[in-house]
Amino acid sequence: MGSTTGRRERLRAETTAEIKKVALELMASGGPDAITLRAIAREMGMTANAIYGYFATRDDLVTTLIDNVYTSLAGAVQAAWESAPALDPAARIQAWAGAFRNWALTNPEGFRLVYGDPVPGYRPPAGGAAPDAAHRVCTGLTALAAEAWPYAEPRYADGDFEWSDFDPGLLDKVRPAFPDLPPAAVALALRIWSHLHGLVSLEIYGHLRTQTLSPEKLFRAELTQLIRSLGITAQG
Amino acid sequence: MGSTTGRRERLRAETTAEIKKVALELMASGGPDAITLRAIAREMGMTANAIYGYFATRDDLVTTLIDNVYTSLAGAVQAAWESAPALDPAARIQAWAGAFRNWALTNPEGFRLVYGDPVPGYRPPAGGAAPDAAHRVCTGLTALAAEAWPYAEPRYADGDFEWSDFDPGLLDKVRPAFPDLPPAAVALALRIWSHLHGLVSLEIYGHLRTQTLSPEKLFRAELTQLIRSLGITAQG
DNA sequence: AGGAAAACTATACGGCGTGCAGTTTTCATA
DNA sequence: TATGAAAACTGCACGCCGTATAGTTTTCCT
Repeated sequence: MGSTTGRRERLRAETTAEIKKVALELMASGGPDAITLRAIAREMGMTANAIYGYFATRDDLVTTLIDNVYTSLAGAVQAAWESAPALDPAARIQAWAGAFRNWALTNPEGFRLVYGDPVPGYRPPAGGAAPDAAHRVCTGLTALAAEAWPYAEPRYADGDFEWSDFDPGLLDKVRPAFPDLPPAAVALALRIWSHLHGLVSLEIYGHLRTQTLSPEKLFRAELTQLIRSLGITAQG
Repeated sequence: MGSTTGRRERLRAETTAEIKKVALELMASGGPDAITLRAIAREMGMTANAIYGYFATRDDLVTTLIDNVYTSLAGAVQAAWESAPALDPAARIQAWAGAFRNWALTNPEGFRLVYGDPVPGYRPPAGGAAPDAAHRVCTGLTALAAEAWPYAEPRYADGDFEWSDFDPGLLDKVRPAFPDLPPAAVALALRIWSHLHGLVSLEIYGHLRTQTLSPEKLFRAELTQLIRSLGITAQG
């Protein structure tokens, strides 16, 4: 009885998963714009309208994809961070940042989906997994900042940041994990993030191509300088 | 005779200008996705196909708009730079960066058009005014870096950058203007740009909203830290 | 005045998201 | 096990889009 009840649900879950899988494949081969309900349905041998049984609207589907992709990014950088030696801030930063750039280069469409203007007219909803993943990313960076803070504090302790300057949802994740960290360190983490994001974003969108022929060298220089600017002297 | 010859050309130029104007208005009110030939034609009381007499394709029109908008951005930051005191690197940087962020906040759709993925399926062409404007932006930043270089050199002179690491078209503009500048300074300028771009891009696309409630404070902190990291001690 | 060229319209095709009505399949219950 | 509701799905339609082709009107040079 319970098994027959579960059958429809199982089929439903499988179909949902297939829709998402096909959508990601379409995105990988044709960019975010290739995510169309009709193309997905064509690929699956269905009618476009059948998808409305699983996602209320195309933007709903895109939101789900963003959530998935963003979560995968957050997992990738977190895994890189964890696999680096714990007491070596420079190595941690390099691992984290390298994983971020590698993920973006491996998955440029995913990067565009998450950080760009993924689909015509799409506007991100308020809640969902994406802000969560963003918080995970930022929390990971805060971990980097926390490990570097003993070195960096004298240089960054100024700046009149207060807890009220940050999103409460982010602080809920950050403050329990790093109780001793001041607001300035969270600001530092955000700024480190923006540095990495800026460079990778320019590279992914091709705006660096008209300037430099070796974005990787630029990225490495950025990391070197970042680590030095944090006052980290140990070798990673 | 010459005047009658010029008449059609004048009308043509006016129509071309109106198409661009209407397109920019549509973009300002409805985002880059609102730039559709049919909407423009509707607004102008024409048929959509009439536009094909002025632009070979929709992407051609978008390219022209990007060129215009990018050029306006380049002009805005350059004007800000020029209006700041010449011997005060900190003030110059603050003026330039502030103008960049202000332009982006005032004209977010333009920012998306220039730095994002402006229109479904659009791929930027190789040449045109956009790379020129990008070079102007980078040259402006190189001017900042050049003014700061006397302070910054000891910290940034390392990094094994060579002239071959950069785009020749960019160097053609940069090297004549700053003959004594080493490649490391150009790399520094690019990195400064990526910092500013990263922060502003996150803010424009709303990815900062899930983290901080005061992006401006973050931006100011970034500038303060940037100026300090360049070794500039004078007050601007 | 006449003819070429330019500007523009009309029509059509295929693609898109999506609403609505109808049909088939699935499954709990009487 | 027959039945009726709910779920899954199809078909059709509408209005949007870019754009190709063909035909029409306007403009200008000779």
